[in-house]
Amino acid sequence: MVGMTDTRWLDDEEQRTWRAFVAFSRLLSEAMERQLHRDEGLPFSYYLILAMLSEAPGRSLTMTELASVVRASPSRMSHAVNKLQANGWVIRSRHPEDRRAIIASLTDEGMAVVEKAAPGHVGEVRRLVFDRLTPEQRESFDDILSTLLVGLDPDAPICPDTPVCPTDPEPPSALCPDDDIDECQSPADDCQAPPDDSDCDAA
Amino acid sequence: MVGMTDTRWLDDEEQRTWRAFVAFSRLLSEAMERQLHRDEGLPFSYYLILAMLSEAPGRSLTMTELASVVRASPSRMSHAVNKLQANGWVIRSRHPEDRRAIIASLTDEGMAVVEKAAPGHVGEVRRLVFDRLTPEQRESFDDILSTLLVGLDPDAPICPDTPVCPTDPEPPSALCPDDDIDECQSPADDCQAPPDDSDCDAA
DNA sequence: GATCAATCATTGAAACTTCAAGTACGATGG
DNA sequence: CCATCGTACTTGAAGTTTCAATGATTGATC
Repeated sequence: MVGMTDTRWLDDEEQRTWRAFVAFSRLLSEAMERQLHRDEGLPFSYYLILAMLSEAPGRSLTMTELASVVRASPSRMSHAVNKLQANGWVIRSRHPEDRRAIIASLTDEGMAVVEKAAPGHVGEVRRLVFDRLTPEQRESFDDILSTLLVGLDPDAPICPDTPVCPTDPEPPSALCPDDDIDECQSPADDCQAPPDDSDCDAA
Repeated sequence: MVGMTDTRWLDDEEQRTWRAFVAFSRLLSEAMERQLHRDEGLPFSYYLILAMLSEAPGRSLTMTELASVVRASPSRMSHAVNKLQANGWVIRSRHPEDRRAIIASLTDEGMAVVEKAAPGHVGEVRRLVFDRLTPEQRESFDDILSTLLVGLDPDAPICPDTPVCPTDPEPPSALCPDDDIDECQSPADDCQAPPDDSDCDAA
């Protein structure tokens, strides 16, 4: 049997939902891109990289870690970091213990870019999404997304309610820039005793 | 005022939801792209164009209509149709009544491509999305998406069932010709009721 | 210790999208 | 009539992402 002729097509409701999602997804990401590009001349993907770096311990992550956190391919990450480095927002250095690895670190200039861009970005997210949802809807949304993510990202920590770091006094967020992060420009960083990874950013 | 210092940051729950959405959105669209590219060598955007055309009356839409339906920029549509036309899946002809407009029509070859690609695509959507949601979740999802779409797409019919041309006020009787630079193969399928358009190009 | 597979990362070409003009046609108003 | 503006569409260049190929290092095996 070469062809499966018994495709289970979407019923009307499913089709309606699917099309709404496709439309929503495109429109929202375009809105985000537009806002960031207009205000900061930055694509969303690049903002995301800077934001994730800004939250990382020592503002540094391995290229692979970075790719995993923003869910990009290694190639894409490499091209992107080339660009960000050319802008002076990120620097590369070699990992002291694994010489295959490269550590990308956010520079002060890069941090400044994130801090400048964050309010506008968050404002847009709030305006287009959270200001329009009731608390119940938000909760449902989260529930649905968690459910679906499991199927898409086998090895992704949804980190349900597990604190990211056992001793994390304040909500660390790229979206909420914090200025008392210790300046750890040296890529040779501490905190690598345990084999477990230190962060579980779900985005 | 130069700086808004009163940004309303996202709380933990909102941030969690937002990151889950970003992750989900990227992973799902990548999965779709991958499946279509692997099986049909077709980007999702291009599949979407073909699918929308296949449903349109006379398998034809104006470039502007097409752009509106798939929510793409005119430029993008133009480039995309160039490519699709080069593949022989779409042809352009001049609009008989508004000579600014160009009508894009799906060829038989293009229709074949859609019909071949649809089952795999729908299968993926079902596998990654609908098979994982309870009916209640699906309904909530739809509700949330509808809510959010309103804010994103003011002039967009959520189009539950709203065809672009409900009763086709003016059947393009003579799509053809303009002798200029146009070749008018034969998009002149008047066709009001294709055999059975019931196939769902879920997208 | 040499080998082989797997991991980490980069590169260039090709593909797709966006941006900034630019052309052509239609509608409006003097 | 014709000047002007708005709409419909296209194009080329620049930017981003993907794909395929490659180099370098580590870890496991014999």
